[in-house]
Amino acid sequence: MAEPDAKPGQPPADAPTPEDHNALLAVRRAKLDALRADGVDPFPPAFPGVVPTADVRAAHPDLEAGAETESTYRVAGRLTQRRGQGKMAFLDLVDRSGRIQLQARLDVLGDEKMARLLDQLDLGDIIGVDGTAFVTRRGELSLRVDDYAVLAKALRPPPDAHYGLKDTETRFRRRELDLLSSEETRELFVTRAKIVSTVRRFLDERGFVEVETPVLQPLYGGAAARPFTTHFNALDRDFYLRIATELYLKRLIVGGLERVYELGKDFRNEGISYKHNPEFTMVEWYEAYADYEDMMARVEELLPLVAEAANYDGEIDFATQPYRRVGLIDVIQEATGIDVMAHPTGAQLAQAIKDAHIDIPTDDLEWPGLVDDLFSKKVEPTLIQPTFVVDYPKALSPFAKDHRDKPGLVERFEVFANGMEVGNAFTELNDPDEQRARFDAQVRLAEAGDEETTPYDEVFVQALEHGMPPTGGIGIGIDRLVLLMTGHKSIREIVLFPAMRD
RNA sequence: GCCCCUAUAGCUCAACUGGCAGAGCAGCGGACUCUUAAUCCGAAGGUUCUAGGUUCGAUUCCUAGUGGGGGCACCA
Repeated sequence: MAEPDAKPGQPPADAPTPEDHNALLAVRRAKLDALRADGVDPFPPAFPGVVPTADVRAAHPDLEAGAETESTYRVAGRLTQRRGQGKMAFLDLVDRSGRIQLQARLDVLGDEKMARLLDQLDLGDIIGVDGTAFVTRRGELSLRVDDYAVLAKALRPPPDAHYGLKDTETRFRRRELDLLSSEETRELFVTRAKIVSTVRRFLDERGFVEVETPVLQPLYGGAAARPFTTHFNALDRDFYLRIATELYLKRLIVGGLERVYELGKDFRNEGISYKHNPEFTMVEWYEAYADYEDMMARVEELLPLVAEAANYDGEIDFATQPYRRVGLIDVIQEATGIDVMAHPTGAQLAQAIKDAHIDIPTDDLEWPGLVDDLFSKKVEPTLIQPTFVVDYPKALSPFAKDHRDKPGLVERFEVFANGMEVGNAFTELNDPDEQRARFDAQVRLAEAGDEETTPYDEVFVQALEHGMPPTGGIGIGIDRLVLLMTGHKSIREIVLFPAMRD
């Protein structure tokens, strides 16, 4: 892409670029000037009373070919195709609800308006139309243009009407072009919105309070990840963009809100891949007097609703319940033959992995890392149908409560589908002394060189000292959920403007 | 951070072993009052991502850089 050089936030340098001389742009500029010379405002402020083109179709479901009506409609949208007939032309108008064919006739519009429509307007222009519904001889419901208005002149050509925009770089950098040329892309992001609103409605209907906690935090926490750092000038202090909402939300549970959720962006300063965007959307909710079993029940209730909202039609069965539940230790042993609890140190487990001839690197890894690797490389990809993997080793989970029956484990589950983690939940740790000990353990890991520990958060511990009821909590990655429900593989496809190098 | 692939007209893509860079669509001029990837005639349209190098000659080969894609590493 040869774009003019521009510093961020500043207009391009004023030197002419090759693009300035592009004949295609010059032609559109000339048409813009011609419109103005004719007294036509190419960018009028409004066009009231527009109805979706889908309404026109809905009102005339069964007209026969050649049928005429008296019904008039005001529609607006982008011109996408033109099939000229000299004194009569067909044009396609696309709005959010779909496409409708327009018929422009010299005998209806008269010389001036007909000429303006065909000569001064281009594909990509946005127009408003007052038209009369009829059905062509070939049977297509269309609007005969009685009058029209230029609503916005397009000074750059749209992507090819038939081939569309294929170049992935342009599709992601210039998502507006992807959207305007692809109904499929428009539908995808409408589906994403439906998924989000379904999650919100689900929680709202069950008495959860939607809250907003700080994105800019003096101390980050609630997950294992490197944060983005920024500087707060007024306080002359570095702040972090949140990596999770967990700790603030639990303080609200301490405060007595009992059921809270937050749906918003988290930021993790990590690599970009098909399943990771550095800023991503997460919903976390916390529920007093509940535990991780209750969270599983919530997930089993939510996923079918989301699948329905997204019109999911893939291989995964969200309806059949309960979902499979399997212990982390058990599922690793199933897949690899290794009982990780029987090899309680990093060295022992590394030896067991080598003895079993499993091809994952074991150098420089402590026990928790090895367990995580075994699971994520050997087990996770096999979890296609919805599965709760339950009861994690304590060392991997600084905010989860000790398992009521199984020593060394905590009450935690992650829910998987299509080989991908979708959510992570605990019976929340509410014993302040134990929480303090967990933080201390994290600090020791950090001192040993681990860059992704959770920093000690005394304010959070003191909040727990005021008493947090038994609480179940969960975080669900909205982007992962959208991938799952839409059948896409790459997070870049389902995020409007994915992170790109500048 | 490492490895592989990739960048050609507004869009989608060609170009053999190194020999004048092509097509479809869009755009431009023209014909056409029921087309729908409209059709027909005509004329245009290029810093082949950038900077070097090899060569009589580079879109093609080499080196470096930049963007993008994939993989690994990292990571949920």
